[in-house]
Amino acid sequence: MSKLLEKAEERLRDQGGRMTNQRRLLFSILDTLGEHPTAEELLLLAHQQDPELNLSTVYRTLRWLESENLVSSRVFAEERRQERFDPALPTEHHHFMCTNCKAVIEFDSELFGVIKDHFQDENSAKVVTGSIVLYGLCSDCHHRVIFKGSKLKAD
Amino acid sequence: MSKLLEKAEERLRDQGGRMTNQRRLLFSILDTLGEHPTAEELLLLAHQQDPELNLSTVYRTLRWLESENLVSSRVFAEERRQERFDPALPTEHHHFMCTNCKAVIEFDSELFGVIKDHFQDENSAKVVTGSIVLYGLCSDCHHRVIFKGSKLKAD
DNA sequence: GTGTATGCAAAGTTTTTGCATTCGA
DNA sequence: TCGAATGCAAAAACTTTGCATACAC
Repeated sequence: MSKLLEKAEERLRDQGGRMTNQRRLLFSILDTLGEHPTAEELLLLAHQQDPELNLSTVYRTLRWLESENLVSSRVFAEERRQERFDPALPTEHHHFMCTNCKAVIEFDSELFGVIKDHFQDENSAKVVTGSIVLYGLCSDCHHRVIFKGSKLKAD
Repeated sequence: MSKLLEKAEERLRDQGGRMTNQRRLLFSILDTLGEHPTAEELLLLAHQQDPELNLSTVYRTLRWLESENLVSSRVFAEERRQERFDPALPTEHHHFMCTNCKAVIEFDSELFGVIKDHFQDENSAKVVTGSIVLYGLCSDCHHRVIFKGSKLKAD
């Protein structure tokens, strides 16, 4: 546990950066949160412990983590086009987002490598990275729809 | 050819909408352009023929096309997080973006269906849509790097 | 003590909206 | 004619930045 906090601490030490209370708080939230928060959502969570913490600190911290490859960001197909930050240490993985409740589920795929290789071969290109995004209804929302019968929309 | 222009014309007729010069121009650019322009890029192209055309008209037209499922939008991992609009009629397809020259290449994958099914089964979820995005160097940029020997960055 | 990080406010970017005017059917 | 679409300007939504202050080392 506390992988990100530890890693970040180490990186800070190496670069002569400083471990502030704000950073420690943000790191630990990201560490234990099994989600993909927007900057705003992260601020909200942080405010439970430090109501003074500022949005720009959140962004600066996230950008630093990004530059250290400890966090990555992506924009899902949501109404609000905010970046969502993924604290999973950079192992290759993919995402499913429930279009109803916005939950994000991560998953792995052995076939992804095959797809990359295939594209490379066909296009004599060099694929470096990439990922899959799926949209649909998560288990909960899907079953809620079924039980409600003919309703088109889960709630 | 002119698939999008025709389709859009039909939809407009059905809804009592109007085929203006601005719309005709934008439709035909999207129709023949084999790319994924941002709203701004589309405006620039349109300005070659109608310098009066306004950015809000571009957005309004793109949003209408989106609502008609004649265009879709996505945000790639670029410095500027602008939406890019994909005029491909809604057949399932995927994207590769060259991180050097920003070219977008579309591709199909038979394995994608397998991945979706697999995710559905494992999570008892309902997958509705989704896609793959790959990043790397396109053929041209890749080979330019090779020929330049040890240089890390293609230009 | 010194220089890094923070908070705040202002600015930057991208997209949307209100409204008077224009224009297609 | 008359209602839908446009242009313009202003606002909204999201993110970044400058600067004075605070604080970690």
